Amino acid sequence: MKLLRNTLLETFVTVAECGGFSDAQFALGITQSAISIRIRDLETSLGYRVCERGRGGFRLTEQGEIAYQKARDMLRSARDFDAELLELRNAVTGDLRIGVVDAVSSLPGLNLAVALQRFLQRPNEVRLEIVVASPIDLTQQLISGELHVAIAPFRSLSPDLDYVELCAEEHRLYCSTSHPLFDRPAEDIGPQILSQYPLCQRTYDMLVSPDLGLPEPRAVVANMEAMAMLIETGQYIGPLPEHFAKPRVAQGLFRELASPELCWSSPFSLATRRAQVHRRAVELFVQDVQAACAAVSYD
Amino acid sequence: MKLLRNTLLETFVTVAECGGFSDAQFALGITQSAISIRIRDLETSLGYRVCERGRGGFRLTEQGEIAYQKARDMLRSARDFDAELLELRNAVTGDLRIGVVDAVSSLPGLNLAVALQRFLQRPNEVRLEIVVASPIDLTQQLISGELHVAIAPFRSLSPDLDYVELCAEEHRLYCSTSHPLFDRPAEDIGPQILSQYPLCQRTYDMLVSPDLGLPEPRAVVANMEAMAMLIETGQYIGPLPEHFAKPRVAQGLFRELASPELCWSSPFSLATRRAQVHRRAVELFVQDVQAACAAVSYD
DNA sequence: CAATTACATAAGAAATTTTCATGCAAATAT
DNA sequence: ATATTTGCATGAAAATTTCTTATGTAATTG
Repeated sequence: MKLLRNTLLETFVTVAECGGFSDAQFALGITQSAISIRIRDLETSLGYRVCERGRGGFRLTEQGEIAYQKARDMLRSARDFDAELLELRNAVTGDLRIGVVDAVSSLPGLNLAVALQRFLQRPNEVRLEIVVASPIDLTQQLISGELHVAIAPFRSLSPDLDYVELCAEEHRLYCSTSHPLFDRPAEDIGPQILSQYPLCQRTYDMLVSPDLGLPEPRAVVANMEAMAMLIETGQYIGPLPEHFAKPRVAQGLFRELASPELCWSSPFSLATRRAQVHRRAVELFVQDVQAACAAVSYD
Repeated sequence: MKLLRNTLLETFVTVAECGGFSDAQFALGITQSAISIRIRDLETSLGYRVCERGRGGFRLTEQGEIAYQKARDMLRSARDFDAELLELRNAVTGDLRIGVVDAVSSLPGLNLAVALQRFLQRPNEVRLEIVVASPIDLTQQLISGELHVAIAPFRSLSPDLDYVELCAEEHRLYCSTSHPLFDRPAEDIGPQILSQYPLCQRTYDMLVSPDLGLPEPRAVVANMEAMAMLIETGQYIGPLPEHFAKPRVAQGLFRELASPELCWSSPFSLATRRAQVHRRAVELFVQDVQAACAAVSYD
């Protein structure tokens, strides 16, 4: 159940994350004195102090900070290594670290909940981990091995990754009730009018529709909720996925500023690190996501 | 002194390499029965048998074969990881795995012996490992982490590697005493004449001078000694580094078929995996190689 | 200034790992 | 065919390692 891995390093990482020995007791399931000894042994073999501790407070030393990051990364790949060996007995096990962009849960065409359900119904011993981040961060984390799969509208494709297109996400521009444009008749709405109002944009990939000559964005966000909040202020117009804005539109809070030039969609893909074979868990999850997408498109 | 690493895996790898438990006793420094227990424990936690053994002979199982390769790779990176943490205390330690092409020892302009001497004179606890392979293999091994640095005439550059040019290697075409061309006057030698004789070429990068319209090579080799042997038969003409052929020319065994079109040189570079920072040992060795090259060029 | 918190340390207890002795089965020698 | 040797497995005792308990110390807090 744990082939690679090393108690000293695991202790160190846990201690660093707990911010001290006493909290780490519970995380590690051993006594404080055992932790004290382990850290002492680690420091002895490393030849330097990894953390300052005591009643005065806890903090990693300069070297400890670097060691911590390296150790954390190494333990992660050690776990993946374990899983690789264990999966040779045809088990499905190990970590499955999934990354997605935010506001993905309501995206029609990608039923992630169903995909997860399918996956979890298989016999497996997998430990799931789901993180939310921007496409750019997700790409980085895939390459570094922090993630196994990621689902996002990837704008720039990395040569180190493999992509499978899943579905498309429809985008529109929106404003809120308190915005001057809210009550303007639909025929008035066009690029020229829009360009006179402050625009809120996404940081990560400038997902607004192909060059509308819209003004420099006055605000940028990395999250759909945050985008919605800024639009809600009435100070900004901003792009949102249609599925995400829908409830607010239905409530009469938002208005879609839809002229033909302001409708666009971005393709959602699933990305994995380029490799001959993936871990069984990864392989199966990818299948399940694709199956879930296919099921949706038949509806 | 060993942070990551795991006794079970190390035992397994050593046993696999020794081809049995009894030989591995000496390699591991423990008794045969301890090995037996360790392998049993490993198999218990993996859930499958890694090797068939007994008086009937030793061999890895199908799963064991895969596990062995993964484990070997993993232990290698575990050692590198150890070295990274240890080098935070300003030590120079760990493995330094160097790859070169063959016949590099006599290359003027690259005094590898001096570079190694410089490196070894520094205070360090490094374990050296030097392998000889073709530029293509070296590139692969750098990318996979099997090697830390490689020195070779790299023809195609990988985006995953960093290159530093060191010096150039002069090449000429040669034939031996028993070859029909050996006694032809120098003014007869030209591409037209040469193209009538079988040519021996290198497998790895077709290092012969830029397109001479020479005939399809009749023999290929991946090693300078082998090239020299084939030329020595008198059946082939073939390219060799000038410095390598020199002793044989001096002995009157080879003749240089040197017309202006048949002189060319290939740049020798040092390659490392692209990374922000390298291990201290790697960094220092690269410096030493460059210093050794610079020293030569002042002579 | 007492109480508390966070860690260090010593000694014994517990758990793990190794060795030693021996057993067994297959291959080889007689 | 039988004996011997080789390669590994196993049980029990020994050795080593690791943990817990109990206690100590220093810095902070009330």
